[in-house]
Amino acid sequence: MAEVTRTRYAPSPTGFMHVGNLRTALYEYLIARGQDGQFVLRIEDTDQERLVEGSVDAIYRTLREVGLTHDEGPDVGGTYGPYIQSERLSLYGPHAEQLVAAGKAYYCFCTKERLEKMRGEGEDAFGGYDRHCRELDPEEVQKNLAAGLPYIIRQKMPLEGSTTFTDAVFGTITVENSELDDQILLKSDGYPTYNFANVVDDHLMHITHVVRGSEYLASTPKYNLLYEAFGWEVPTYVHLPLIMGKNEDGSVSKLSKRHGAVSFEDLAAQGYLPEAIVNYIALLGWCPKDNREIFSLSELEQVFSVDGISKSPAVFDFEKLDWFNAEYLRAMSSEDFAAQAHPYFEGVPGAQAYEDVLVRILQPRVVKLTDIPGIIHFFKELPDYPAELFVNKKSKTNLENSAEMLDAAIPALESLPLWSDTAIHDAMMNLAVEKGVKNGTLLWPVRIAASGTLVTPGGAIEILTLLGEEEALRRLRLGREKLTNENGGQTS
RNA sequence: GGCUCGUUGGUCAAGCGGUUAAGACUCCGGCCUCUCACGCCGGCAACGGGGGUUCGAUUCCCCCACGAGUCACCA
Repeated sequence: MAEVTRTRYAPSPTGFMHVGNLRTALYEYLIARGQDGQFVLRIEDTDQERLVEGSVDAIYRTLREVGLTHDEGPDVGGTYGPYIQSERLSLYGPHAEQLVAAGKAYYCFCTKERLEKMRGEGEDAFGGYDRHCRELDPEEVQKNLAAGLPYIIRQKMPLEGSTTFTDAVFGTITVENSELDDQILLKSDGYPTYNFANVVDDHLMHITHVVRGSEYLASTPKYNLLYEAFGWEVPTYVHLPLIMGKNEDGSVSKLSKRHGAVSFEDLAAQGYLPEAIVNYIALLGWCPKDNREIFSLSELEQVFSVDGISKSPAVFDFEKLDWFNAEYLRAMSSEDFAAQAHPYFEGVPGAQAYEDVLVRILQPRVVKLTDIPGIIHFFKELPDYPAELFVNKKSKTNLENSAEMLDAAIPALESLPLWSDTAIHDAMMNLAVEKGVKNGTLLWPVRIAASGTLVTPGGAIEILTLLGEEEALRRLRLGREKLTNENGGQTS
């Protein structure tokens, strides 16, 4: 059978793009691309009450930013459109009526109040529909219809037996039909339910692989019974393990807003790169044959396969995401890094003249670009620091020799013909030799005076370079003064 | 509560009857080094429990425990 693989991403526009949805879209895209198939975008906006303004745009934007291009969709068209369910409304009614005519579905006039009462309350809200209208007298149905009573259409589920299906990930699953409710196909407002529209559209759009979260596993038999009622071919199911979030109390549950930043936009706003996000979530629930970890999207297209998808839920781990992001940042060319980081260099004295130095010290230590302002703040402003910072055992520095080193370093730097990192470097190295001390003994106090900070990105020489001659020397003299005051006013 | 699914280190996970049970993140050492970081080297840490099947179970079967999902005129 030379059937073309077709997958679809079918989000409902009710907010930003959750990473769980993004991963589903990613896998759908990869399955399609891996088999020269097509990836379709369909907007499922059948719930008029939950629509959120702008969320369709957010979906387009996110897909574009991560590189998941769809072959068909509301914005690009295609032969099976329209691709927005609210524009396909005329399709669902007749399909539902068709099942009624075939005796596989029926009109239900039960009120919401009656249904709610049946369902129960609180802990016991599990009551299903009692099938009150399933065998209504045809005459009564006509009478109700004529009277204009609001109605919904429900599917008649088999009362006995069981339904079995095979999932590409979870294997064979069987559910007793008696567990299945007579599901609603058409709501009283004339809109289809998700389940119904989903099945009708997937069939009409020739979707071959239905990829979705495992929360749908238990309800899949209902879908199959629908396909069966229509006499349609059942698609291949690929259910994905859930992405979990860690709760305050240490327990885990399906990742949601209360776990913090979980939409693509949230993560991007926090400074995570789209490529890093995609790479990380690709590995949440899927593992390649060779255990490799770093993949570009096009590499994923080559190696992704359904049999590497795992069944158990995966906990979203920000620490691992951090690592991926840092890896991507480090792997960039220094030009790309500079371009991306540039906006964050605001306020660093030598940023214009010595951007290469800044990039060199930042690129290996930045986890997220948004970390940059905090890391380089001391360049903009010398912090008020205690003289004790000059004391360092490993560098063999103390208050006395630090003063001595600064006394030697300041004139050496003052006499430099050119303020550049190599010039400063050579001068300092020579000076250390001249003074007969190890590099650290000289450079530790210089770095402390220049930065006022115990731990800094980059070393003394880089910091001096970036500060520029005037500011660098000002800070060194300030540091020297601090040491004088600390030593009870005695000058050497 | 019924049903469905799951259970290898703190996290992601490899494994698909015989292994010293990989690897990655985190954490901890060491090296490198002007601090930190990067990099390199090394280390801590796991098969939920009980029955079977088998010469042999992390791997297959059953039971239990635990976890998750789901039971809407939401998707």
